[in-house]
Amino acid sequence: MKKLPREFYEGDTLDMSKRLLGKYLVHKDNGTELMGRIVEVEAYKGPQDKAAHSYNNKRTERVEIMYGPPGFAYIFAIYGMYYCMNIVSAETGTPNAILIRALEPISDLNQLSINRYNKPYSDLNKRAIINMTNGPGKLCKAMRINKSNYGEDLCGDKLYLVESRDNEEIEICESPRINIDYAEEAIHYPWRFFIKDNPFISYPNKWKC
DNA sequence: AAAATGATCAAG
DNA sequence: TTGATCATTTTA
Repeated sequence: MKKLPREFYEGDTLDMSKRLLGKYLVHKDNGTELMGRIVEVEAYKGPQDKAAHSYNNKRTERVEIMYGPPGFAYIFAIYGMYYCMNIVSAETGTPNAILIRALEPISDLNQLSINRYNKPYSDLNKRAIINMTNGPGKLCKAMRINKSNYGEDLCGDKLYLVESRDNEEIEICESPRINIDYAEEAIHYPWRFFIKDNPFISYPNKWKC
């Protein structure tokens, strides 16, 4: 499995969002390898995008990493108890990032389950399996991604992406983004992308492809 | 439908 | 310093 190079993260953020689908996110954590397949993302294009934390080139300590080169992790805390993981995109100086909204759990399934629910995978019912990583906060919990991963270089050995399976055909759907009611005209931008019919996306019944 | 929960931000 | 907000999840 080939780790994605820096060039993968460069260029147009919407293009990259679609490129991300089907790739594998890997977290080497405590001697275990945690892995999930990316099935849903959202693009945030700072300067022009009222939904983005970096809208209008807003520059705070939290978003600082978005102003650096692409291919780094932007992690933020939300609602007191959850984390969300984004991948910095575009080029240095352009504060764009892509939120990872859902994963298909791949491995180590038992460790993912323990991280998420504190019980073994074999104890999970069908519903718990579906709910394991089908949201941005859920997947961070299962993958043990938190503030300590802020600013991680995805071209390093700790947190990174690997290539999709060869010859894989996926159909990409798009929709407006989730939970950005404050974003005025940006509410309607179709910048959420997901793999058609994948069972692990969030809100599977809300938008048809 | 609504609570839980605390980091982050902008105002003052 | 403080009060409001929030790219969510859970439970009911």
